[in-house]
Amino acid sequence: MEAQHKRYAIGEVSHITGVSVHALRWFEREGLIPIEIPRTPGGQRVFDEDIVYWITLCTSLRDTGMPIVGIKQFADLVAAGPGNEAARLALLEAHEKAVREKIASLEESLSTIITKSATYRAHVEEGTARGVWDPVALRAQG
Amino acid sequence: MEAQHKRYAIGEVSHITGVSVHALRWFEREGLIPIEIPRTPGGQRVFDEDIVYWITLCTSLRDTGMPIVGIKQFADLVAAGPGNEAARLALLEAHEKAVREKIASLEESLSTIITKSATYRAHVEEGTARGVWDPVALRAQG
DNA sequence: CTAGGAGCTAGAGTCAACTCAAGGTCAAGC
DNA sequence: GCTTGACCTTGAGTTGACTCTAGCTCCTAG
Repeated sequence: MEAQHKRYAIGEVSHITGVSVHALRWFEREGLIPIEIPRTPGGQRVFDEDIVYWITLCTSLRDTGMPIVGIKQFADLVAAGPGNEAARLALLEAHEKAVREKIASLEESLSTIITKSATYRAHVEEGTARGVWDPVALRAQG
Repeated sequence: MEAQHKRYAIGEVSHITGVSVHALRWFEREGLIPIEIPRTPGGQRVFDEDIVYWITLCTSLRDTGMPIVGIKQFADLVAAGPGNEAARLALLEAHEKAVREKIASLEESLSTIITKSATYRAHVEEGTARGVWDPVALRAQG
């Protein structure tokens, strides 16, 4: 009893991963997929679960702000075969750090925005105008 | 005793806000600044603390992913003068929600990445290979 | 066996958000 | 009053990441 590996056409993979068909082909052209995607005799791509998982991982990297060249570096390490796992780990850990920093920075920017909207909320709910930006007043100052 | 308002040249504003001089001029051209920036008789821009604060707020919005057109909408409301504070508040609150969702989504993607790097860490530290991607094995499957 | 939706390639086009270039002008210190 | 670094405008160029086009071929359901 051999393990059956499910195969997917590009449209299915697009549906599963949320990556457009065009983008999937472009990912391959750019070297983001560490193996050559197998083809049918007619030339159509055949994806398996491992490639789909890889693409999912790529989208996590991409969605967290890793540039395509960064993903390509990772793909190149994987394509080079076993032996460089420490380098792959270093790359992922560096990115993890970058993502945590990005989240922290988003939270900081968010608090600036919250401060401002609190001012507006006070104005709208209570009718006060303190701290609310008024371009006319500003022009008068200038 | 009148309040003194500090004035800044564009280079200082760039230094304070981290926005390049080119970008500051471009912000103005795109209508992101709700007032006309005052000029010296010679035509050079003179920024005051309110404009600097506005630019800071803009960068918080931009850094949290608000597109320039969104910031322009906000600037247009402010430029229209008092009376539309509820609309400004709605815009900010919608963006706050979007940022919180973005943070949540980043955290989800981060956990996918952490799962993968944990696999590599186990491999690197313990010498196991379970779950580690190997393009040769994949090719053999194909 | 055929219709038509899904796939194929190579290369051009798009979009946001700057960034730079050319060819000047302004202003603060010596 | 001159030098020099900062500033000015308009418009073109860049970058990253797709997205679309043209003109095909494939393949599966009826």
